[in-house]
Amino acid sequence: MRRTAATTSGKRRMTRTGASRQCEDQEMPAVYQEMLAEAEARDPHAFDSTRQIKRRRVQTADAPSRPPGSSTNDTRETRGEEAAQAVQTVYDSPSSEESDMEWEEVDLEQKSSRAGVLSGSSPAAGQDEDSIQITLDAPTAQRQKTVSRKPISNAERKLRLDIHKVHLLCLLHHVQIRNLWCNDDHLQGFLKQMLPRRIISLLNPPEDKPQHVRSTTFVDGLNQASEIFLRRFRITSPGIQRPHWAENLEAVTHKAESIMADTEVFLSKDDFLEQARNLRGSRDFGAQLFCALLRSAAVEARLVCSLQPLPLSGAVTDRTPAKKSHSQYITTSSDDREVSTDKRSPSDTAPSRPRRLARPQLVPSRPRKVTSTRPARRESSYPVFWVEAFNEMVQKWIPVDPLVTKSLAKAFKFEPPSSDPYNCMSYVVAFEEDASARDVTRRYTKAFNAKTRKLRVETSKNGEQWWLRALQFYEKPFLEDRDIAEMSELTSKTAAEPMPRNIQDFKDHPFYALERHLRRNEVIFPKRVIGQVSLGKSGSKHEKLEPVYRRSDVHTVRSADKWYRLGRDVKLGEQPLKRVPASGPRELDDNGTAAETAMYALSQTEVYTPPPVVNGRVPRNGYGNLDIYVPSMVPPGGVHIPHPNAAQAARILGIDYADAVTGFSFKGRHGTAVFEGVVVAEECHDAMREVLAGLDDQQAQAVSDAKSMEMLQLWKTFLLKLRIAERVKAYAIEGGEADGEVTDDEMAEMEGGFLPESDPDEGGGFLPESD
DNA sequence: TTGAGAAATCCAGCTTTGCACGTC
DNA sequence: CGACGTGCTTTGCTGGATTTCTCA
Repeated sequence: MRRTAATTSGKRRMTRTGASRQCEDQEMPAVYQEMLAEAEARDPHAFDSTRQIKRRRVQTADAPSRPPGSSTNDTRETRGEEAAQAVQTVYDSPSSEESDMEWEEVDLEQKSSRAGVLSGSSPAAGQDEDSIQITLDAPTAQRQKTVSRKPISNAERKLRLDIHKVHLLCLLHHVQIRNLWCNDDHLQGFLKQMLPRRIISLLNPPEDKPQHVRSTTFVDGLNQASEIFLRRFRITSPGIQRPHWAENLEAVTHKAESIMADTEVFLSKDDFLEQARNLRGSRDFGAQLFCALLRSAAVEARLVCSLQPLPLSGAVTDRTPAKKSHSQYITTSSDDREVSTDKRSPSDTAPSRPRRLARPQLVPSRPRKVTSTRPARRESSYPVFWVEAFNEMVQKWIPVDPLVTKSLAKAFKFEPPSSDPYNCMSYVVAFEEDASARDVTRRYTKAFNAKTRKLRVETSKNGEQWWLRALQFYEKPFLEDRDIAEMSELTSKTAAEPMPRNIQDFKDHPFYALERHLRRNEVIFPKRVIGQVSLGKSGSKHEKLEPVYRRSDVHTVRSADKWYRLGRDVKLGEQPLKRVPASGPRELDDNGTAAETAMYALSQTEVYTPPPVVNGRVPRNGYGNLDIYVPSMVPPGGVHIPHPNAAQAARILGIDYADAVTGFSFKGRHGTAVFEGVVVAEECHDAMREVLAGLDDQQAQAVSDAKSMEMLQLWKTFLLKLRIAERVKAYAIEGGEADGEVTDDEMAEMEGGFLPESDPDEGGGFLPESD
């Protein structure tokens, strides 16, 4: 049998190595033995052909399930299973050739023989199992790798963006509420007792002193107020923390539970005020009280919050492992096969899993639960809430954080490193006493353009508008000088941001661009190098310098065809800025070079002017119609009438017209032109309008006529039926008593039986006969 | 520890002026 | 026999984005 296979299915055989052909019988066992020995888990020459790859894949896929079978302690069962699997394998490969069938048989036999070898030759079944399980590691590891690499789907990405936005809005409102609570008179009155009169006077320096003296006095006052507050306020519960995406509902609930276990919740202003009297709570609460404290001393104070919304993307690291471990445990207990999966998983996935689990998602929650007795929970060493006090003397807002960083006027101390699992700075919003708010992120971030911006909605489509609109709600009715000054300060700070020193920060950077990040349809022109970025370790032999360009010199380019679709024409004599390999079937020219498409920038094009309408003659393209992709493509002296009856009207008028192609539909394999009305000479516009009105009237009339006809038909049917019924009734009376009884009873039924038949369709068939 | 680069994977965008066949 | 209507080849392919892993 095997021999036959070898000779007949020559093709298949060819692909195999000669050696493998010779020892076909022993091949499988040999391979398996090798595998068992864990020497060459995936011996390449064992299955070496393109076709075989398919088969191998099947087998490897099956493989993991097989060893578990053997681990059921029943070798006979194992064999049966293998046989079944062999058949499967067979089934898979024959798709290509019939001779494969023979092949399969070979396979089968080999496998069963191998099974025999396994059960017979291997002395200890347990050993066998072990070794088999080990061999399986390789494929499984691969499979799991692929699974874990699965990127999030587009739908989920959209969902995340939406949730991110909603979360932002909620957080904004949350801070606003707290900000307004800080204005409470009772609260301020209570807090004010904390401040000695001396400090209050420091915070409000006399106006007759020189400016710089007043300024230092004010700062001194802030300093002392912070110290006092720090001494009085006790941090007893956690504040807001950076959130992460959870994989499933279970994780969410779990997390929610653990958060709610020790989080401070103020359901109302009264709660808030009451807790304020204790002077204890979260660091966030502390910052809010400090804000109220400063306001009580007539200091203009802003409540500042680094909003912690759910991130736009990422966090897959702490999602997949959780899921995987979960599912694995389930399968483990459920089925023999998975037993091996289970045994396997500790060996190869476990090392990485705990590490991942220890990442953001679970760590904050687990310890929280466990440590409910001991408040050793971890929190970021950077605040989420702090205060900005307005130094009138220098017209500047001074950041003050009495509790966490214990800093004053040190804006650079607030940004946590991106690796901080508990705090991420992406939006910093400052709320003033008058309930207005401003985005002051730029004051606190070191690399807004290069890094922070990528965490914000600005990276999404129309994200910038969205954020501006969201903040518009909190905008002041009119801006004061100091607001303008602050805005320009923030802008200039961003503009002064140094050039990134690594490649990835250049990606999507608003000011700089690298050639390597250009899209297919982008080009840098003119090529003005404005800097260099070093690749590789500085000083190492691999170090290379890559030129940096302005983002404003990056242009979108299109092919002449594409520009034509937009109603633009490449100017005469313009040379393409770029050439890209043509899309579609990759065919080589006679020269052996792939076809290329020339690309032009917007500035190289002008609005396309079609040939004009002359003497009522409308110009046409090669297809006998006219391209009107944009309104500007209507020829001079012509007019586009996008009416479905326009062609008919033009024919009635006997004037020249051209069908207008406005686009293409791609329902079929080939795009088909979409026609929308016609183009006629301008002078015929009025006539066309009249004719079209007439046609519309006619159409309306026709519709109404059809309706009347339908009504009349219905009446006709109805009358006819009445007549039939009458006739039948007459027969019944003539026919005597018995008939009469029947008639009365069955009349209804008869009619009942008639009616469905005479319903719309069939009634039509019935009537002509009766006529 | 950080970042560059490779690999794996999915998705969006591009395609861009029919045709065969059946019925009336 | 011709006009007309309907349904299907539906394609793929590729670039870009994202994520993870490895290595320097």
